[in-house]
Amino acid sequence: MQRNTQQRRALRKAIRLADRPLSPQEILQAGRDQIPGLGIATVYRNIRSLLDEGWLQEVELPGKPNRYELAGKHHHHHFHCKACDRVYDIDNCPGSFTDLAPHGFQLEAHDLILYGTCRGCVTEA
Amino acid sequence: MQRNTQQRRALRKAIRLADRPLSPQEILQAGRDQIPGLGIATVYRNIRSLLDEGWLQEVELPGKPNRYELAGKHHHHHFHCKACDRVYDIDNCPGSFTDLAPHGFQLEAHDLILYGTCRGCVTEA
DNA sequence: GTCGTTGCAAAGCGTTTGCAGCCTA
DNA sequence: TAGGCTGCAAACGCTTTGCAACGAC
Repeated sequence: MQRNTQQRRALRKAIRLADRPLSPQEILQAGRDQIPGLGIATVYRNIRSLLDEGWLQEVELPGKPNRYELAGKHHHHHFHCKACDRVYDIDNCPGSFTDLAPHGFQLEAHDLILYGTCRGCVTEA
Repeated sequence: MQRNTQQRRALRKAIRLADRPLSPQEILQAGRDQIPGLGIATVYRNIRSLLDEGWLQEVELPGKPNRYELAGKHHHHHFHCKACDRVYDIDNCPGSFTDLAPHGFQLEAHDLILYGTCRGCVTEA
């Protein structure tokens, strides 16, 4: 029996209002705007339960803490800014990569990550 | 001035003989076959120096420990078999993804990972 | 002999877990 | 009131770093 605590409400709101995938630390900071005493453990516990619930989606980046965004989005990929470490959604996907897989290999999924500098950091430089 | 220690020689040999990218722990185990007292810190320190040296290349997999393989290969990507957890090289790259980046974003690099089942695991099933 | 390198142990860092008290239903 | 949930702090697993001893040159 799951309870609708103010912490969970605050975290849901923070993620819903974000325009990009957030890291646990970013979620913590956003949550603390509403609940100053919010603990990091609560963030992690809620991330897990929201994932199990299917409300949240994991964005895995090599060598970086995971990011999380609302589930149910259209198939898309991500842009990782090396300067500010933020992650942005990329709307379209170049398509299928079935012909890339070696002969006899069964392709089930793919992941594409772009690296560079986001607009904000480009103009700052 | 870099020294050619038996540890470094053993690690180089282990990586050179491997037919796939190795994790630090795998490198440690392989190295201990030759030098039983080998420490994990030495493995990490040598991984770093071999990377700086350009002899070693990092293979980053989301949600997995990094792996390392001999550098100098042509630009390529990887196929990760979900069944046996092995990683395979993919020879060709679909090309540039510059048009995918949002307007104003500066694209510098990309990473493409294919997931599925390798030939060996397909025939086994 | 120098000083780069090593092994050990401790420290970081992000994440998870144990626990006593809190608060939602 | 019951028991899921919270904050704190300690525990984790992996990687990095401090340090005294070692060994390549």
